[in-house]
Parts: sequence; structure tokens; C-alpha cells
Amino acid sequence: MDATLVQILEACNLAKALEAELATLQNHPHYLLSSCERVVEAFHKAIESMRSLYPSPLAASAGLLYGGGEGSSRGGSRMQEVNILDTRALEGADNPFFGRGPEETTALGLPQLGLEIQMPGAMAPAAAATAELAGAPGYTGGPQTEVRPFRGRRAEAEGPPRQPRIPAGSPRRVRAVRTGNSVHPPDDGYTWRKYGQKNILGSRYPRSYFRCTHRNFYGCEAKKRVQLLDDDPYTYEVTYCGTHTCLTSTTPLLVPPLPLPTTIITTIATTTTATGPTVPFTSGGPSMGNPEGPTAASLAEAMMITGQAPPLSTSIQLGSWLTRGLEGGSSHSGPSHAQGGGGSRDAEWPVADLADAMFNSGSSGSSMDAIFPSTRQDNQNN
DNA sequence: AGTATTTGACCTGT
DNA sequence: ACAGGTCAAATACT
Repeated sequence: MDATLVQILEACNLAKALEAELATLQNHPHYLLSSCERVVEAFHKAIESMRSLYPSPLAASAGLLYGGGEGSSRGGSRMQEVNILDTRALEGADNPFFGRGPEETTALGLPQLGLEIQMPGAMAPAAAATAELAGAPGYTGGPQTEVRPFRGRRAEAEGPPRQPRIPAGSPRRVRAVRTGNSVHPPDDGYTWRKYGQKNILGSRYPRSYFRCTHRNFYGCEAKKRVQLLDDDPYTYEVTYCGTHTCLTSTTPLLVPPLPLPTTIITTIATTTTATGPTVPFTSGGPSMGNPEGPTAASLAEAMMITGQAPPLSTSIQLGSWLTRGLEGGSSHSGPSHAQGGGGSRDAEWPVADLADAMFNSGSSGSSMDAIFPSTRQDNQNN
């Protein structure tokens, strides 16, 4: 473990150095790129080290929980329980990776300048990503290639007026991940349900629309849009709209609202090892179709890439010792920070969050209603 | 049976 | 009128 810590600290130092030089190097993209690559490589070594120490316990447990589901994009209800729980496991006052909005800084306090880090040996997932987003053949979760009769909605002359649209944020960038043949943005700790897809004028790739899975039960109006960039099929643009109001039924808000509106651009990440590309961390949303559980390696990868702690319970262990090494590093704003509202609950969150994860899973609407009828917001207008 | 995704229609802002 | 955003029936999947 000491070697791992040393490796992580080295990576952090590299990142700090890069941060310090950003202002002067912003006009030297090649140097910036190489610096970024050094940071990534250092973290990657740490990942490999952690992987050997933590042989992906979540992946194993996830396999049990998820019951396989290879290639399926469905069955997200059970997965999201894990995601919610694990997301909370990562936050807290001692977790340096929570505490700042992804739109403000990277994991190490680096300002997000739109840097795109290409991992060495990255395969070309553009086709798969495009196919997935577009629902083209090859998208494992997408049926419906044949022409079918009308499926849209008929005229709805009467009915409640729509809610006003939530303004979107400005574009931002984070890493994407590749799982097998599919490419998707990294998990942001929330569970999303896809509700639409549109071809956007002037864009090669369609834009997908997601809303919070808990919308129907907690009136959570958080939404996000996901779209591949035209000029870089390795990069996703993720735009967040609205605030998460879910996860508040039985305990205080554990996953604070995303600083919104926010747009994140996600770059496809591929790690390479002696055994070939490895599986990045899970995309939690059922729409993302990741049948595999997250790994300790992907945890660190996600941290360094997105600046957001991924929803992994391994962080229960990793969080404290990572923090020790990072003490004195980049600042974060404490309990009132955007992503770490649960700081005062450090001692009790595992049990409380387990319950909350169970009851907030949204896996069964009817049962949720029966259990917590009073907690359900009388929402939905439609 | 329950839930998620797909996708054409419809709504809304410009 | 147009483009983007949303709805909701049909469908797929577990």
C-alpha cells in the first residue's frame, strides 16, 4: 500500500505542478498535452497498483447484484441502489474529491479548461458511441430497427400546460468511459432515465435527453443532455439542467444538488494495460447500459478525470487514506461546498445511507408509495 | 408485471 | 417557420 500511496502522491504532485503552470502554459498546448499525459500516466500506475491491492470487490458484488446482464442496458433498478449508496460513500468532509462542482475544477482543483487527455492506445469507439446514441444497429440496448406503426402521442388538446423549460448551462468537459463496445459518459452518481433523442441541426450526432429516475416519486426535476461533439467523437458534451431534489425522503440531502446549470463535456477514456484495455468505471444510469460493476481502478480514474467521485463503495476504504496524502493540497470549501453537504454525517452515513439507498432506489414505484406515502411529493402535474 | 428505451408527434421559444 | 425540448404509445427487456 505504501507504494501505491507514493504513486498517488506523485501523480497528485504532477497535477499540482500542472495546475501551477496552467496560466503560463495555456498558450503551449503541446506542452500542456504532455503534462496531462504524465499526470494520467502517474494515476494510471496508481490504478494498477490499487487494482492489485483491491481486486475489484465491487465488480464481484455487482455481478451478484446485477445478475450478469451482459450487454443489457436494462435492469437499472437494482444497479441504482448500489450507485446511490456508493455515491454517498464517497462524499464527506474527508473526501477531497467532493466539495467542488465539476464545472469549477477538476479533481485536484485544476480549473477546467477543456483539456482533453487522450489515453495511449485508445481505440476508436466513435462508431460504437454513435451507434449507441443513435440507436443504430449494434447498440445493444436498442431494438426497433424495423418500421413500426405510429408510436408518438396523439393530440392532447386538453391537459395541463407544460412546465417551463429549465435553462441549460454552458458546455463543459469531462472524461467518458468505454465499456466493451459501448461508450458512455462517466457516472455522475445519479440515475437517469432517457426520455428523448433529437437530431440537432448542424450536429453529426443526435442529442439524448435524460431526466432523474426519481422524478415521479420525489419530483426531482434534474435533467441532462448528452451529445457527442462533432469535431471530436471521443468527447461527450453533457449539459445538466435543474437541481436534484431526490434522495431526501428519509435522510437529509446526502448528494447535494449539482451546481447547476452545468454542462460537462466528456472525453472517452480508455486505459491500457499489459492485458489490454480495462473496464472503466460504471455508468450508473440504466440508460448507459453498463452491465459491469465499478472497479477500484476506475474509481481513481474517474477521480482524476472528472473531478467527481464516482459511486463506488471502495471509497469507504480509499477515501481516508487518499485524503491523508492530499492534505495541504488544493483547497476545498468544507461542509458547505457544493458536493459535500453530508460532512456532518460522517459517522453515521453508512447505515443511514444504506436505508436511504434502499428506499430511494425507485426500483418499485408501488412499493415506494406504500412505504413512504408522505414523503412523496405531490408532484407531477402530468 | 414492471420498468426502461425508442421515436414520431406535439409544444414552446425565437 | 424553424429548431430544440418534451410527451407518451409501442416495444423490449428483466
